[in-house]
Amino acid sequence: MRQNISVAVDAIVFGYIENSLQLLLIERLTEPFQNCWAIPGGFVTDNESLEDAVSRELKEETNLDIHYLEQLYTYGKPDRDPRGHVISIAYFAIVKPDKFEVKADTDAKEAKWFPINDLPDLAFDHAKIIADAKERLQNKLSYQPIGFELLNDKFLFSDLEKLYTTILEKSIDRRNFRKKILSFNILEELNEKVSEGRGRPASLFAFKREKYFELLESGFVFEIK
Amino acid sequence: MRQNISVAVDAIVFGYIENSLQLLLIERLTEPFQNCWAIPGGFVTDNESLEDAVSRELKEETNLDIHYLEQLYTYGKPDRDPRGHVISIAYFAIVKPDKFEVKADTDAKEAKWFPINDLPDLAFDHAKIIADAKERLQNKLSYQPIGFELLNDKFLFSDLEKLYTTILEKSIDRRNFRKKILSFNILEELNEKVSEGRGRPASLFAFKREKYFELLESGFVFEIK
DNA sequence: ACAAAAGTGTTCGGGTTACACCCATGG
DNA sequence: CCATGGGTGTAACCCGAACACTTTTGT
Repeated sequence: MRQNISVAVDAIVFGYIENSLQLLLIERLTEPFQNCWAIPGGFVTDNESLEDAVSRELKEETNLDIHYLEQLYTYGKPDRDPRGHVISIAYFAIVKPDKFEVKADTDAKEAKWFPINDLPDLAFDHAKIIADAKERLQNKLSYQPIGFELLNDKFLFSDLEKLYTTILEKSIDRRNFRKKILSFNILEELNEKVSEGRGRPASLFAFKREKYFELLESGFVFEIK
Repeated sequence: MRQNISVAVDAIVFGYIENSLQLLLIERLTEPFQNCWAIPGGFVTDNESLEDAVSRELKEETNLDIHYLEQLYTYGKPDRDPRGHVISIAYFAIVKPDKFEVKADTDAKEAKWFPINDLPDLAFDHAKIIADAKERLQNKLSYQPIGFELLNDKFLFSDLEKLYTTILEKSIDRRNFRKKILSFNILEELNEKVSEGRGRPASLFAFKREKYFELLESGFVFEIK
């Protein structure tokens, strides 16, 4: 068996900052698609697991701390890469706002955050991959407490609310939303208030991850319509 | 870039017959795992898309007509295949009962249906892959009209009901289930009755696929709790 | 005192759930 | 006439949706 197929991984890295969903892209230094923006990724090394390959590439290219990672989809059309038959396993990743700085990268490519609704032209089939990832994120918000991964450990209820309205691109009722989320009993209200310039100071909340997993065991279903 | 990684596809093929969920397996003739049962699959050919590879392998090994196919997950642990680093893109497939006969296969391996709850020992990490596929099927039943893909084009309401109870492994209320499904308006009641030995004859139904897609466009959501 | 954001309770309606009897046929 | 599976309606309850005013702070 001698295949002429290469295996790559790519990561769609989401971040949420200043009430805006951002995507991490790198600028390509070499052909093909030189000077084009692309999602970070690279070839898998022999005897390396796919997850390890993603982590390694992200480390090399962006030096970011990833807080959430899951497999998205595998793209394998033979013509998706002009260099030959390259299949790519795409991963869906999230970075917390307080780890946002893109540090010096050893591969010397430029890495930069872009608002999801204002992306540059993209290399390969990356526009399609990003569209798939965005859809996945929107779906996951409804049936998995993944919004908390996009926020810092301590957050305001209004942050969570804005996150949902921003990413789902629709308005929600503040009272019903708060009631629903609080009824799940997966948030802890901290004894800390934050005053954001003007307006009444607000409570900080934290996601009780262990409590969530405990509830999952007993049949709990997270769902926000 | 010279990788020593091979790319394979595997298909988890589900069928539903005699009120039982079945899985198609093939017997391996060669090492590794000689004489073990495994899910059908094989290596991807250069310049062949992943879907084409699945179709080709299924044709070669089982000669079955596939009615539904979607990508499941990609398995890439370096030690999952004793021959070396093989990543496998697993697909989730469904065969209709009236296409059930496993015809003569050109690869001369034996292909056979097994009840999902009575599987033989399996090669590689196939037990895990099958578990993932079963979970996917169970989830999909709730939010996608995929049960109809497992039945013949004409089916009894009781068939559909038994399918749900069998696969979800829980009982459902017959009246509420019927009301719910009929309210979707995606079934056509045919003017044909079937008498199954004893008991009152029952109506045949058909899934109105076009109507379903039409409804989808206008925001319809299929959901069975 | 006014602007800005946080926090909170009630009502209404629709959908889900629970539940039991009659019907049509074959043996 | 009896066994078997098919077919049907209603009432209670719960949850989601709609909706507006008060509180606390900074300026």
